[in-house]
Amino acid sequence: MDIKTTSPIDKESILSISKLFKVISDPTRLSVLFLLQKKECSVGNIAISLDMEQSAISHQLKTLKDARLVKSRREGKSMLYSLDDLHVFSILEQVLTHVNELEK
Amino acid sequence: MDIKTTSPIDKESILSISKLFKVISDPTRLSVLFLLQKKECSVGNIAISLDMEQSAISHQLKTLKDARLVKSRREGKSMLYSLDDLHVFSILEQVLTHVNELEK
DNA sequence: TTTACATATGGCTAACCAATCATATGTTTA
DNA sequence: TAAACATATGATTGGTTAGCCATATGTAAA
Repeated sequence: MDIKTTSPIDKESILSISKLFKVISDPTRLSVLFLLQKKECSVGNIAISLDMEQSAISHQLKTLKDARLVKSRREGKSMLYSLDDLHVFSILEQVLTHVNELEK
Repeated sequence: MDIKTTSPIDKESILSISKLFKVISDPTRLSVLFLLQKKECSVGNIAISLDMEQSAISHQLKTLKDARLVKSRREGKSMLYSLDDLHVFSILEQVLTHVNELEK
């Protein structure tokens, strides 16, 4: 058994983790997640809250949805988005604690 | 108090979290971290284990070091790197679990 | 000190990506 | 149906970055 086969984790898992982190490593997407933690929200409201263009938010929501981090439902003319993965939030909170500790 | 000021988290924290996730969202850097979880390792050995160029590994180690995720010490001609932040690993393990659940 | 070994660094490039703009699609109201 | 509203989508672009190459720096042995 050489050094390569003792690799503690397979490449596939590495790529999966990598993709998830990439999704939540963008400030805009992170802001959206934290916003949705409070309450279900329409695209327009998110855009206003974050002071960004509607299309930019829509693009990022698609990324978040593809990663199964948010879900959406239609209500009249609006699309209401909400968190689809509460587990991610325990991770975010853990990281928030971590970051705060580093900055001491 | 309008909708903007009720933002659940400040921009600075968002950026800090974002930066940390960015660092651990690269497959090579993730691989290095998982490798170092097993044991302290020289730059050359990491390069061989991951089948990559020495300079590429060295660059990524610098990024990891700047983020205080790894530390280094010299031993003769070699530089030995090891984890400097065990907390990150509890996060990584949590995410690994999460990713495995998503793939079911 | 010369040589060989080990790592770090700077310049370069191809690939990736977030935001913008323009516009299409979908929904409700007049 | 037409008009207004809300969101999604496609093309484009500027900025970022991982890896490569060449080379500089640092360390130890001959």
